[in-house]
Amino acid sequence: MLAAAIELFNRKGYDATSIGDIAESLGVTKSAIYHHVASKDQLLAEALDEALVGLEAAVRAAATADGSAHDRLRLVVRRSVEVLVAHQPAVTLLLRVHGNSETERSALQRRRTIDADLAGLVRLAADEGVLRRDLDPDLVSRLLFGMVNSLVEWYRASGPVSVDQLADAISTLAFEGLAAT
Amino acid sequence: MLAAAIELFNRKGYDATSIGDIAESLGVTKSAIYHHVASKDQLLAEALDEALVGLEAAVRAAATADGSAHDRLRLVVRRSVEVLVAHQPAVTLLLRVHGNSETERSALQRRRTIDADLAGLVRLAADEGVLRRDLDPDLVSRLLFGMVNSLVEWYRASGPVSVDQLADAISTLAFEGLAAT
DNA sequence: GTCTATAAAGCGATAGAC
DNA sequence: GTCTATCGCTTTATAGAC
Repeated sequence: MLAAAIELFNRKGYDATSIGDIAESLGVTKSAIYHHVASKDQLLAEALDEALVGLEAAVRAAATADGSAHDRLRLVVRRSVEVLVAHQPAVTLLLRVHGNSETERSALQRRRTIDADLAGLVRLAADEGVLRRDLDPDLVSRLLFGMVNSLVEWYRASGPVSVDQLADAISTLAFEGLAAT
Repeated sequence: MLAAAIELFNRKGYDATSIGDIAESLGVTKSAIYHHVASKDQLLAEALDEALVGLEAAVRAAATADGSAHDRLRLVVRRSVEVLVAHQPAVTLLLRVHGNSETERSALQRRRTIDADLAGLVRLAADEGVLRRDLDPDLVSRLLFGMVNSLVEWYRASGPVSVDQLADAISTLAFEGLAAT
């Protein structure tokens, strides 16, 4: 039921999706839905939590890993791509949330903490001297994870590009650049 | 009135924004809105058209410019950033549209044409041999313009980063990469 | 656990006065 | 060009039967 709700929230938007739509997609009536969840908002909250738990784990794994900040930055990019693909519907929903309710604001707050941790890791890698010095770390963090997050809008796990190939391409583009060597 | 509508559509979402919300933000009643536009959908259509006209012009300028495909690719990245900032509210709305009505599907079709033109330009630059050969041009196009488009979620023209600095940072990151030389 | 029926509220849009 | 008032419809959510 949660999967059906997330799919509809992503396809039509949260507000444009009615409980009746979710019920219809499952072949039941609205009342059957309300037997399992207290409100439409609770369905959103559970979906956002799934995405946040995954992303928080990816950042924590990179923060506690051995190696240089540079290595850990490359690791968190890869782990983020993996979480994004493994929980694509939930993460897509999270990235489209804009603080329109208490549930959404709470999710946004957790997301801001993740973003701050990511920016901190970029700053550490820059301090190691392994990243070019003419780019502001905070700006780099926004662009880098903006690129990663944009995956949700087009990537399909069933398509021709594997998750590994995808993570490799993003790492190559971001760290080595497009220019031929 | 269009500006007020776009601002609310972006902040609360199109479906969560009522004509009453727009009227209230302008200090008038719903009926006053309907004197100027036939429907809520028409407000959306006008906003999406503003964004599409700007982006189409950016792509056309790069397509008809002199120079190598590589130079024209760098130009279209810059022009896209400029349009995105100059028409940020309208472009933000465009990037959040998902084909939920005939108006949205029509806008998505125009956007797909723009994306195809951008991918074609990346392919031309790759054929020139100036881009590395181990990355698929279509994948590069999605990642590159995914990064550019992600600007709408955080960039503020009133902030510390100028449009020129922003376009420079994106070009540097994308073409030369993050790694120190 | 699912159903029918319905309450209570909000929505887009229109009619008609000023 | 803006107002009040209202129509017709959809929405979230609940009550109570099976």
